[in-house]
Amino acid sequence: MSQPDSTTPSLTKNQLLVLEALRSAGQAAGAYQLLEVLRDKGFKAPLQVYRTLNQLADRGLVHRIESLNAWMACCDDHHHGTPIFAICNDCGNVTEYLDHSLTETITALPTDTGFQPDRSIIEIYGQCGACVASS
Amino acid sequence: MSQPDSTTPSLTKNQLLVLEALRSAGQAAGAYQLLEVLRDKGFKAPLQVYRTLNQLADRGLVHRIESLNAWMACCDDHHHGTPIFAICNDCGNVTEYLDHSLTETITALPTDTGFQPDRSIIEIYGQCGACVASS
DNA sequence: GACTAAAATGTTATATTATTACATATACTG
DNA sequence: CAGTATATGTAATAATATAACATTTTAGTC
Repeated sequence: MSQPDSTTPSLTKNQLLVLEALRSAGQAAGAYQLLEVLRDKGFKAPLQVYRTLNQLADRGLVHRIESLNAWMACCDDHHHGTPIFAICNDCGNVTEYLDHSLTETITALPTDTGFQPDRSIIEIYGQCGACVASS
Repeated sequence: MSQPDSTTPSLTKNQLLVLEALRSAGQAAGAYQLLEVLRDKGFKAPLQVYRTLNQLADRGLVHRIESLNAWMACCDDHHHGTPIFAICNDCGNVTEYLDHSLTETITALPTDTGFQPDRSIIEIYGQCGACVASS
């Protein structure tokens, strides 16, 4: 079995299953929610899901939404920079954005105190376009 | 018992106890951690802590750090705008910042899609000044 | 192919965080 | 003081996440 390219080894069976399940969900999903879906595929314990999600997150293929305790498939493979999530108060829909300049602004923020930023979490709550329109 | 002023009714007994415990901690603290401290004061169940923390958060006197499942006393009473937290990877220290222009930038971000932002969560991980100096 | 090391996986138990449901008490308003 | 809203107490349980340990698979090397 060959690999896509020299820098990205192919995904393992579980990684493919979890990624596929998350993409099928089309939205942010919780670990136990994914576990239910994946029982058909032989998954039996939460740890199988958590482990795999963390592996995928390390590769940047999924993101964790901290304020929702949920996970979401990345909008494009292998991007860099901080993802920004817009979360609708009404329908719960989550949309991922990438804004390089904002990422830089935030990263530069606390440096006057000697703080060396590394990664950041940005989650914006509000009303999504569709819900604004229908209210 | 009188009130501080017409817009801010005085805090209840539990609210004072939890706020004091959190301020004494001097850092972000978990709900169960606060419960242990507050057992001396008659607290017996997690819900007493969670309820009170949520009341205090509604008043803006404490903030929840989503990525830590922890709570922190607000750096000043009654400010407005989005708090930004800088969290040290090494020592775990959390510092609250307020940056009005950044708050505006973020709030303005996803508007091209019709998204109407409301509140946002910004948590920056990195190495704090003290830990940079000693490493 | 056989050997090895590293990574991934399976499984059980348990830890940690948070809420539901319902009873009681206290404080505010007319 | 009666009525209402808010705060509180308490028990049970739900939801989220990890520790510990055994086993299997994979990838690389001889």
